[in-house]
Amino acid sequence: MTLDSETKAVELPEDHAEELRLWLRLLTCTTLIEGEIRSRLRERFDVTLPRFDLMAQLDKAPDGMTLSDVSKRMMVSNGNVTGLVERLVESGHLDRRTSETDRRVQVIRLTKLGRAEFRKMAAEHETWIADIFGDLTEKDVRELMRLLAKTKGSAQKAVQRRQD
Amino acid sequence: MTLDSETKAVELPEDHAEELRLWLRLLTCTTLIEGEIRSRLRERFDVTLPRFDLMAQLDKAPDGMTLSDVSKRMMVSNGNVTGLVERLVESGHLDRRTSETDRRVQVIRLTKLGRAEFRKMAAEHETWIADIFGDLTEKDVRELMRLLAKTKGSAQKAVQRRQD
DNA sequence: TCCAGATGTTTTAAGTCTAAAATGTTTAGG
DNA sequence: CCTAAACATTTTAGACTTAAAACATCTGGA
Repeated sequence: MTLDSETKAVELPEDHAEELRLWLRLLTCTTLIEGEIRSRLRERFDVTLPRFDLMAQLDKAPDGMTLSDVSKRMMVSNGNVTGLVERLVESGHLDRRTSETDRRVQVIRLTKLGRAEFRKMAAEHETWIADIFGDLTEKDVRELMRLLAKTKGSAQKAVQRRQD
Repeated sequence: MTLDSETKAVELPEDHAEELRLWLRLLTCTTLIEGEIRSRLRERFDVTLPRFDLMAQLDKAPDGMTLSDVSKRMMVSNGNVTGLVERLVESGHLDRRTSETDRRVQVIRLTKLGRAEFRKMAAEHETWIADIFGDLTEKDVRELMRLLAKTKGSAQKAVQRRQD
């Protein structure tokens, strides 16, 4: 028996259990790894994950970034960045100054201390990641990269659709 | 030129850039999707993601769960669960009682109201997930499930190794 | 029986996070 | 030039989160 077009048009209670399971597994993986990285950063360097992430963004931008840039890159709210930056300026890891061409804009960058400390943490961090993903073959990694790229694209389109 | 065993024993600065990129992509995907779900839950049902997640755990356990169980399943700290449960009991979605056989233990379960509201949210939630993962073929989903299972196993072993 | 350790939960202190409102600054159109 | 809209950031209020300490209860030997 086949479905005619009218039947198709009705919103059938389709089964999306597989996608749901996929989402839960994706979330579990990320939570597990994120927790492990968080633990190791705390244990080894007494630093929090958000601070490490912020410093990682700045390490890639020698000329500094605006708070908005950081906010977009890290996918967190503006207000969140304000507080995070404040604490890292306080501890001497970041330098913050008002842009000379636009007084609304704050430009932040790593201080010498901040960069030195980040580089040390980043080197070790990379070995942790290698350890955590150690069972995956090169092919697994390539395949995951491809499928996650596709997932990201699909999710971005869904976000876009909702915002219209 | 080949490396002799002594050279191999030294910790060569191996390149794990691919694994690092994989981790960042995994994190981006999860953050993106999590943010979208969070937005929709707030917009549509005025509920937070942690509350929804907690209710999802309880929906699967008609006889209730202990706080420890919930904490392990959700992979969050004990103290976190205490506060989350408190607010959901307050709003009438959860029922909390001390175990009759072990007075240390708190057993929580969904109230009638909690279950009804959760079921409504869950039905819609499933369609959001289907939308978000909409570009993936059945094969993509299967393949991602397989690779993420492998990733989870690899990460769990790394966690285990560190805790020894 | 007693009590030392194990287990389950709560509390505490500090940090992270969001959405929304408020503040300050720039830009473009009239 | 003026001013409304756009933009960048900060502030606010409340929720979530963790690690560690404190508290309560249970359990298994001596």
